[in-house]
Amino acid sequence: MKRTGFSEADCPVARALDAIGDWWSLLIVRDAFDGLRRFGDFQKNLGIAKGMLSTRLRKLVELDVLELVPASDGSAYQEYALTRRGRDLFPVIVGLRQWGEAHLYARGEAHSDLVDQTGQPVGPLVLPSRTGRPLTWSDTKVRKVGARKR
Amino acid sequence: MKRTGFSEADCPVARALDAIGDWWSLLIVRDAFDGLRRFGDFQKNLGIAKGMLSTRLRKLVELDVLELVPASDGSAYQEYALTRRGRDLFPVIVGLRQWGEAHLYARGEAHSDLVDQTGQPVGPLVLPSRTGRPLTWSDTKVRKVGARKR
DNA sequence: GCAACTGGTCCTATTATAAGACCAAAGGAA
DNA sequence: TTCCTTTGGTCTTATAATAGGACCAGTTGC
Repeated sequence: MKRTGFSEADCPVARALDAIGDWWSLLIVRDAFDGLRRFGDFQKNLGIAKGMLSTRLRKLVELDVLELVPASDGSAYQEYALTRRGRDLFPVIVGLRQWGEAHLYARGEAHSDLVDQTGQPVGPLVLPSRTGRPLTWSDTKVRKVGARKR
Repeated sequence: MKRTGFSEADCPVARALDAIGDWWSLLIVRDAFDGLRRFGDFQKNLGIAKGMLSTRLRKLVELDVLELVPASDGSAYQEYALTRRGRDLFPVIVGLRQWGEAHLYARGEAHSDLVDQTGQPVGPLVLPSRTGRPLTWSDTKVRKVGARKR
């Protein structure tokens, strides 16, 4: 009765969710994008139990989403920094953010906002075709691969 | 000791994950994008326990991500169809897919693939500024909102 | 030198998930 | 019409994950 796993799935969505689709990992990554780097900072900001955080951080380091680096303030402590693989999660976080903004807030309700360096709100994510034309859901399909299911 | 909730969060990422960030919801939505609509189809394709699926589908309908519609084959059964809100999750699914493809498969390992109607693979998601310039993580920041935390 | 801070580990109570038995309504074949 | 199968669930039970907090060693600040 182990929790169902998808680390062997043919579908990259399933494999991605298997890796980072738990209750905390993406929130930790979001905080990392916001500049948080220390164990205590994540713990305070998320209100997560320390044991949980410890487990999650260890897994994220294992996955090479975060890495341990010497603390930037010169102390003997270490910090958790986003790797290339972690930074590549940016579109996922932005996608969740934009969906949440659009559908989960009452009109006028306050929420944090993603802006560029001039302070302008960013536009919606775009999925381009090879030729640069923007695609929506109905313009695409999944090309199945042979062999085993799930 | 209830599972921590974020339905009141100021951060849209947290609120989105609170709604659909569990182990199954996004996989169900992915299957819905792939054309699955019936209880039994989801159950067979995901290998999920029926009780779990029942709970998840009920929640997704409550959230207005899916809706119950009369079966398209004219039978007395019902089907689960994506709503507008559900279709708006497309970029999130694509983001997960592209991250998974890029980082979770060995070179040459088989995986399913997202293509446009001509069969061409799609390009990577792009986050444009208001003026259309593509933005990366380091070009953006989160504008915090006042008041309460989490 | 000592108190407080940091970054954990470990234990316990509670909640969620997995697996499958069970069931009622609908559909299909004879 | 009758009986069997399919569909779409519910319910129960065992196991796994999470929340909360006690505890602890090494580091830092005073």
